[in-house]
Amino acid sequence: MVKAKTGRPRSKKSRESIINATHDLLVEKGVAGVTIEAIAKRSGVGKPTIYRWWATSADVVLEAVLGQAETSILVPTCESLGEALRQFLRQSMQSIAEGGGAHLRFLMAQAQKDEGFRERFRVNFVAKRRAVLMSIFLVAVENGRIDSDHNLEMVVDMVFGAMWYRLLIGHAPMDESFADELAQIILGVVQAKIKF
Amino acid sequence: MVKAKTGRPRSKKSRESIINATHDLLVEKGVAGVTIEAIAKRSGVGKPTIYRWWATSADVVLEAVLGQAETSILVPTCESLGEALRQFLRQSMQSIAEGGGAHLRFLMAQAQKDEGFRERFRVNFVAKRRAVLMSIFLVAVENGRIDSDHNLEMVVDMVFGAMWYRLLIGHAPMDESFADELAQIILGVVQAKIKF
Amino acid sequence: MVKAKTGRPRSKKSRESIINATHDLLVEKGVAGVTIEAIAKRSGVGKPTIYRWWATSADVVLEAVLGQAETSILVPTCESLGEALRQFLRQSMQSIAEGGGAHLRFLMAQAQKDEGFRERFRVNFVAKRRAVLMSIFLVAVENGRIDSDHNLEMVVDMVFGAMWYRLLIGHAPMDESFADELAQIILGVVQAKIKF
Amino acid sequence: MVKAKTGRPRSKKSRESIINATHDLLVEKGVAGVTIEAIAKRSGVGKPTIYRWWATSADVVLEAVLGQAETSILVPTCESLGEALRQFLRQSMQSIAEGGGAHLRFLMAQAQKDEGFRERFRVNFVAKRRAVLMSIFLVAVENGRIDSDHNLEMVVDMVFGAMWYRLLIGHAPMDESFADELAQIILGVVQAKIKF
DNA sequence: AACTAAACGAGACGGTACGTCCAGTCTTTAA
DNA sequence: TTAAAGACTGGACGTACCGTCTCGTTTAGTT
Repeated sequence: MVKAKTGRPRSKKSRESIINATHDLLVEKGVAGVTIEAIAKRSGVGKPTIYRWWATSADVVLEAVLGQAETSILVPTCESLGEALRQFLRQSMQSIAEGGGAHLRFLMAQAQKDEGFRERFRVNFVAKRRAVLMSIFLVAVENGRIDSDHNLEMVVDMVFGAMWYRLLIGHAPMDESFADELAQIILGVVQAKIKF
Repeated sequence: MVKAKTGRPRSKKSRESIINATHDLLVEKGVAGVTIEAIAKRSGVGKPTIYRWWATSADVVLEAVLGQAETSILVPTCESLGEALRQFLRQSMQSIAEGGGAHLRFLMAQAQKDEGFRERFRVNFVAKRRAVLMSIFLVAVENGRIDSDHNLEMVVDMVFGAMWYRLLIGHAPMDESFADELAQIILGVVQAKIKF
Repeated sequence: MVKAKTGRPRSKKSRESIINATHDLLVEKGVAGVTIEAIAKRSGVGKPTIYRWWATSADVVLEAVLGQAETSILVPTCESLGEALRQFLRQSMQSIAEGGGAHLRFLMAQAQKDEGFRERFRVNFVAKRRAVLMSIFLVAVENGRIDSDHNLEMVVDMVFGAMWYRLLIGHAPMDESFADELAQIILGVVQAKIKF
Repeated sequence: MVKAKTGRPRSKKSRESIINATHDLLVEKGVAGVTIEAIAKRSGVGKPTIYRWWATSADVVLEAVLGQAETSILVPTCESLGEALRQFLRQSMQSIAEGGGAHLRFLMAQAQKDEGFRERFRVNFVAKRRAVLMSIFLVAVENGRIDSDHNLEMVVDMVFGAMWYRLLIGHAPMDESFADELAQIILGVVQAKIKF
């Protein structure tokens, strides 16, 4: 039994203008400039329209980020682990640098204030990104290039941790050389003979 | 030439009750429960008294954390690098687990919304913690236990990054085994013959 | 082209409870007890709702007074000038004595602190009251009972001046005998043969 | 038994600078600009020094006004009642016009908010001014120029009422012609054969 | 000349109210 | 019959003053 499709359909224009307004606000005003009020005003939409479709402003940002990520993030398919790592990290850095990282900083900040969103953020964003990186390692394990008894979860924490830490603290640039050096170190870790 | 000391002196009692109320609110209500209004009400202090001494609620939390850290954080003085690392990380985990987790999560969240506070947070907290860890590595370099041509800044990023990442995302526990494994991997990195 | 009428309409209940709360506060607490904060608390309304419709607390009081005046103040329609005057003044005294005294004293006090409100007070309240009294005189002029070359504006100033002065200073009661004597004197003034 | 006179005597300089600062604030900033905080800052005096000698800011203004009045207000000593009235009213208008009337408007406004001050205002200022005007009438009664059975209190109310009303509402100028016309009408009232 | 006690400036204190922003909900009209 | 949009209640914001307090510092009159 399918739900009866009736009533006024959801406006695609509203959805888009909400997402766009949110993106613009993040870029122009920064993390503190994103409020439901401001999104509604800029997108020319009523606040209830936003609340009908998203639980919090962070969920709007999350959807914006996921929509962009879908088109831009792809699993590297190189034969070499080092090359794949480097490519993945460079790609990550670049996508952050383009949007200024404001999106991700906003998401992480909201995840601290709202337990429910933290869960959604973890499942819909963080976990997917971890899966991509993990798959790179697992391919290498399958190919016998690295041993299977490494604690890969920990390695993944270190990779994403280093990136998030730089992004959130802002004490050092997120550039290609950072990506390359990080890839190099991680490569050393997983290829080490000495297990951990 | 010293500034003339005149006027009613600052009340130590007020300062303490503000810090304590802030701490209690964080522990009881979590990150979203810390507002100037709530701090004032719970500590029995007027709002202007808080604003007189701190720019934002995050600065109150920062002072609370720094005050606690001063007494609890000490540079490990072991002869072994591995032991020092393990001790430092265990200590860090423990202080977070004891209830400091909400404090740090709050600080990091606010640092994203307020550029000015981000700077103060970086200088007064992050930089000091980095310096402690860095000093552990530098002792090892002096003693010839590890080579000096490692990119230690990057290693420090990886250590703190992994910890912050776990704390902020909450996908895995912050326990002793995490501390020990992280210490182990980092030890492998800095002792590796293959430079990076 | 009329503006589209959409969205939730203004709540009559809120408007009324704001007006009533303001009235009650004036009667119970007096002039110093009327604050936006108190009105909001007593009427069970958010402060922004008050600010949305009124610029200051004095404007709320003004609206309360005007609403009451509309129903109670009517132009006397006696054939005799003396009777009309007496009736008008008695009516005015009575409406003040009934509890309106605090309202008017509040309005006059605020008019001194706020130039903008002073203007609104003058146009919306004072001018209308003056017009009523003036119309009484003008009817008498038309009927040939008093000469047209009196400075009636000055006479109006004296009538309202005497009343306001007693109300604001509080050195003597505002009762019927005051109304009657004032009417008597004014009658003598405008009926005098000696012009001024 | 007199209290022992010891300790530092009251500073005349402070008293003067407080009075002056209050006067200046009234003239420059208007009625809304007079606060204890502002007076203290401008006069370079501590707030407690003000509170030690005056109950409210209105009392400071009252003292300033009384001080000025003492030197400027004098009972007219003309033989003619009309001349005395005209002189008194002109003098009053002028003294108001010079100070902008802000002082009196401030006093009247505060008298509405503070019952205690209203009493002090009535006794120390209003009553004295009334006495001056009344004495002018009483001289005329003694000289047989006007009958003694007029309700002179009411006449006094009308004179001061008209002036205060113009000052507080601000609907018409307070100039010499106002003084002269008012004097003329009042003269007619008290010299009328028809008693009231 | 030293003592004493009150007045002084400075400024922090607990508070109240301000006027604003934003959150999230409710109610009406438009599509 | 759902979407859209404006008004709603309500909470926190950061600020201005209030009137009180606690300091260390004058400053005259008394010992």
